[in-house]
Amino acid sequence: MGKKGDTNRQKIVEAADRLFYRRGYNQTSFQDISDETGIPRGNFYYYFKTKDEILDAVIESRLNELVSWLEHCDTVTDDPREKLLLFTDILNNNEQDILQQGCPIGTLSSELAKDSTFLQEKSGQAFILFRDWAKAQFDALGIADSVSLAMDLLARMQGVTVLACAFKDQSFIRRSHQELRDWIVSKTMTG
Amino acid sequence: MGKKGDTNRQKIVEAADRLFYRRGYNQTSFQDISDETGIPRGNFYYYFKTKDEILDAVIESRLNELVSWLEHCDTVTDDPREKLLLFTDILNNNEQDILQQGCPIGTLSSELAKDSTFLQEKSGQAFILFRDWAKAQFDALGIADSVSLAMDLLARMQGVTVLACAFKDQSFIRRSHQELRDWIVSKTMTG
DNA sequence: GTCTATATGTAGATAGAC
DNA sequence: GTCTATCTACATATAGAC
Repeated sequence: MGKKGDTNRQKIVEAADRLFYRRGYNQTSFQDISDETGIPRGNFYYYFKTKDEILDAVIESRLNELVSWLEHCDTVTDDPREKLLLFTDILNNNEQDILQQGCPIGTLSSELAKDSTFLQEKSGQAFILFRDWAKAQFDALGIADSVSLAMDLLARMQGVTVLACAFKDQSFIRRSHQELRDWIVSKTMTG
Repeated sequence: MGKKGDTNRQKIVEAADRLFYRRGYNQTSFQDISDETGIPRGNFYYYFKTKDEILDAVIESRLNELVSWLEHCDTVTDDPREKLLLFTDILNNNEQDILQQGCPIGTLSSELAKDSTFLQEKSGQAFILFRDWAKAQFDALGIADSVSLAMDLLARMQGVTVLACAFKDQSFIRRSHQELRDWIVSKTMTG
């Protein structure tokens, strides 16, 4: 693949990523992506055979970003508890996006649950990455039921985003963020 | 309105209700509703001017059902704690639907967050009804921070449905159901 | 009130010139 | 590799016969 080709492909994926989050997958048309990138619709088919393939590339890209983020967390601190707290900070760091569109992983998964089974499973990989990473932190602290705790943490985060977005309630995000931090501290108390 | 007219209108709303839940609002076509009801597409416009009006009627219908359900709960028991526990039982009573499509309120709200602002707000009325009802139960028990507790309860329920649906994990629903019951009992302990 | 035929727009996808 | 023109299918919506 040449450099220019990669750039155009990248531009399509990046625009699609944003649009799929803001408007949903089904509600985003090729025209929308074309308008955003300036690349004509017909050109998309040089890189992707179908719209699903664009989504596939978007999911792949999100998974890569997620892996990078998790790796980054591992360099910031060695304390597993601190790592878990960093995870909850996602709520604060993405407050506006969450209020307007919800969680990119959760909303995509919910949307795909209604039509595609294969791509829903693939988008769910992001949840699996988060869960296993969180589980690893609980394990590192020698805490029992680490998988359950990891699932509970993910579920709480999801619940907060869904409600915050439905109510457009910023203060609910902030309060919940603090409560999740307290919850993590209480669960990781070793003594 | 004549009887026959009401019946057809009702049939449209009921079919749309089911289809909007199973396939999403945007992914459901007039043809789908026509196939399900046997009523020709063109007839829809006798009752509804636009597709949005059908959605509006569906939301209205869901709100009415919800009010009936809340009123029903109030007749089952006088104990506010028991009422809150009945609320969590929704998870058990709708296990299969939740695993496959998630929460009808939550997924619709998330979907509408991406295109309609007005109808999202309207669909959010269901959350408000649940919240205020739950708040009333905490109030009746003389518990402080009743609004926050009600929001937390709703958020937890949502989080469980999103994760359970993403992972297709039945046991997670059941475990979470029990944990939510324990949480309610602990929060409503008076003494 | 009901239903058919059709208008009108736009979706995803293709063919082929450059 | 890039872009234009176009195809086919299907969406919502309308007009008007019955």
